[in-house]
Amino acid sequence: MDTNNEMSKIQNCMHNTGFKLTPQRQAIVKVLLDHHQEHLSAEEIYIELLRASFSFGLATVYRTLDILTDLNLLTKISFEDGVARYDLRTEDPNHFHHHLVCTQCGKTIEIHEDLLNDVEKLVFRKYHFKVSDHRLTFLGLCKDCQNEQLMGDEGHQRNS
Amino acid sequence: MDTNNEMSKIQNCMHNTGFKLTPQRQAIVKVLLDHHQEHLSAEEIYIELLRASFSFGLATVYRTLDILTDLNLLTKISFEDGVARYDLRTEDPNHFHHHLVCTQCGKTIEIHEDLLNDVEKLVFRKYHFKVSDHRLTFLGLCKDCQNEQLMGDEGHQRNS
DNA sequence: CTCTATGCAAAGGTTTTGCACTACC
DNA sequence: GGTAGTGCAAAACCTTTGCATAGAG
Repeated sequence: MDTNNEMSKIQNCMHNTGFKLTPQRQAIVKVLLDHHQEHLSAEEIYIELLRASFSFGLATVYRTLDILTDLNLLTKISFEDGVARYDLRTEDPNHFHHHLVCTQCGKTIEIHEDLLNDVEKLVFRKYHFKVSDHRLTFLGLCKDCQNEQLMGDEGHQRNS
Repeated sequence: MDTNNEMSKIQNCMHNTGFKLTPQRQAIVKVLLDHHQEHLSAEEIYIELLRASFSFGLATVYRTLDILTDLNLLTKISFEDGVARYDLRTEDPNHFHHHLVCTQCGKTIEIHEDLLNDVEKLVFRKYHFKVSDHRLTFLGLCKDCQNEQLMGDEGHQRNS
């Protein structure tokens, strides 16, 4: 991914909509870009910022994330653990991705292909609902945990 | 849906696993059954209970919901509004359902067919991830809001 | 009768808000 | 320089927990 390009795209978007480009906001966007594969929570972003030796308020992080979400540059997603996580909406808007969450070890795998084109067509035909975005999460067992389960059930699980 | 049958199924399951069948728990299960199409939050369940003139603690509601979730009788789902919602897992375990959330009027439509059988097979073949459950939410425009948008953009939206 | 479940209130964790201060444009 | 943005701390949420009491089995 072209980080610089994405960066200016986001900055332009903020600028055009009348938001100021403060160092804090730039730093937050940078963290989001640097970790665009993970799904950081506000707290995790905040910690990254402190590590990069910025002096920050957590409130600023939340406020900036809200702005980016309003501008449709960011997507707020919730798994079932009670913390909101955030995903940059870079690249083309059709490049969706989905999550595989392992119920054993808690690992989240992200898959980068759109599995739902056909399903969305069906939803439109059948329910006349015009899909603009989706959230798809599979829960189950990842490869490693399946292997561990096969190799012997007596003890050595890497579970939480 | 056969409410009485589901009720005894759930009660049996709780009983068999050593949980006591208190009036509170029965009342909570009843509310879940009566509203099995909606996705009530703990607070909403609590309000229903008060309305039915029970005197309750909210903590009991949370505790019971946790138990039912642990017993796999209930599924905890999170949309993006920061409250956990709950869905009874009645019927056969293959009978999944998905949500269509309208971004205009906020309405949630539930569709009761499994659209993902093929997708899950693919996920297993390609990622060796063994799916046991999924969460699928489509965001977009519902039929009504599409019509309103067509009929004229100057004003009369039923938006929130 | 015992041991689990309840209700209350207090604590915990995440997110939002009020307000004085700062700094971008 | 004026206005929007920041940081801090307090408040507002949702959820969990501790503890004394009540009640199911």
